[in-house]
Amino acid sequence: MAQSDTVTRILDTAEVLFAERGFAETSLRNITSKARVNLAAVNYHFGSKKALIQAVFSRYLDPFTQRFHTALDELEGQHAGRVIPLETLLETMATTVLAVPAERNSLKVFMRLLGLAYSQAQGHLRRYIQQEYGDVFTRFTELVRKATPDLPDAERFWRLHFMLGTVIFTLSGLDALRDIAEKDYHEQVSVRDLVRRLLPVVVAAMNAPLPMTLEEAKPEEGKHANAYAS
Amino acid sequence: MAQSDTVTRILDTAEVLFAERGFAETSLRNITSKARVNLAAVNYHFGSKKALIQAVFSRYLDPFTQRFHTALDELEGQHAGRVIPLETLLETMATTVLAVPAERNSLKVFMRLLGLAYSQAQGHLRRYIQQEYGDVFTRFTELVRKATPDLPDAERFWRLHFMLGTVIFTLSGLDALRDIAEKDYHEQVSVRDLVRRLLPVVVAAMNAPLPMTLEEAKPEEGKHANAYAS
DNA sequence: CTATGTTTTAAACACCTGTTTCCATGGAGA
DNA sequence: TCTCCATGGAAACAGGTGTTTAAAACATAG
Repeated sequence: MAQSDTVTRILDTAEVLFAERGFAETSLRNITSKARVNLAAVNYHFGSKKALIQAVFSRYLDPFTQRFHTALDELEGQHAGRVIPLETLLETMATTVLAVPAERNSLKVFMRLLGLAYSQAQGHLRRYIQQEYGDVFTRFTELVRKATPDLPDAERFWRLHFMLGTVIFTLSGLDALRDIAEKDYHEQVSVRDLVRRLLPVVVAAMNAPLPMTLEEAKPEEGKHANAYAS
Repeated sequence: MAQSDTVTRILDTAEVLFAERGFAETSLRNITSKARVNLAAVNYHFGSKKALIQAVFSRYLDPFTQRFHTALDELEGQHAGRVIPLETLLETMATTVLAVPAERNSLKVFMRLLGLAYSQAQGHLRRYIQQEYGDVFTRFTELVRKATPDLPDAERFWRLHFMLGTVIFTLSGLDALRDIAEKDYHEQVSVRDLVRRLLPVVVAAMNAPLPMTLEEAKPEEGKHANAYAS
């Protein structure tokens, strides 16, 4: 047992606490006391708090990127050079995302962490992710590019991040939203249910007509007439 | 000068620093030293750091709700009972949102706080906002309901929050996204620019086709069935 | 069993946090 | 002029932070 359960106990506890309260608001003493582990264990096994945060991320992203790569392999094999439809791409991604956390409540945690990584201003975490796991994302966006040939590159970039925001916000704030939804509509929603609802919305958002250019916007409020549609 | 400029200097500085680094990462000493104000001034004028955060929040939200109400008044006057198109509603909201911060970067702060309010697990911040400023939101969603009569209530609820996620994520993580965008596309984007890009996407997302019901989805993916449909 | 390297432990480190205290200041009202 | 009272300011407070130290406990190989 070289990799004693101390390490995994720290990771398990840290990921829950980080997601609940954020990185800065979670102290090492919070983590180690809840994990029933000595305080120094974090610095001994991980080196620093920053490294611990990255380790928590890796534990999610490593399996995810692996699965996602093979899923894309399969997809490319099936379509043999032909363009893969956007909806298929998104569906594959959703399936892969859902496949990783499996039994734990970790999807929420992961999304929360991802959201935190993006809103961290100095962004060392974001850069780490981009640098470490940028390949799958690049591969995916390249496929999306082929699936949406009429979209300018910059526009596609922003729309992909709009949708990233949708997913991260929805899944990371799931409890809060579920609270409101159940109170107002007496409806119980599962994560799978939400993903089912998300898919057509995201597809439609990606295929939305292009925005007015600034020149077009000038002459009063002409309807947004632009010749791109699904 | 009962309300000396000490108060506004603190608010101005706090709002900038909060936006740059987040709330937990910004200390009172950061704020007071940059504002050239005594450390104790924050606790003297606001009572606590938490109260300062709420004050920053109110300074944005109070004028916003006020303007938004009058903007909706105008809109309802113009349309005299007829249904207001969804795009017009969203455009009005966007305009109002952009009108408040004017030159300051307080929009980012506001969005970040809003995101925090939703992602806070226990959600007392969310309830505070909903309780304090829920009226405008209720009024707005009612108008959206009239503008999208074919959408089931629950579906509209979720889609509105999907779009809330898009906006919050994009605008609160603006710096991070701008970083990536400028590096990859050498394109400099302003907030106005982003909103222009957001509008057609949000409209399309709201008008997306309804998702498959679980029965329709079954043939292929009949596992983990969860017995709730729209 | 001894020696070796790894892991755990408690304590201390130096620093930063939000908040409070106590006193000085300065202007308004009587 | 004297009092009053809201503000400004320096210092201290109690407690929390990540990290490091050095000794102890443990496991494993010779």
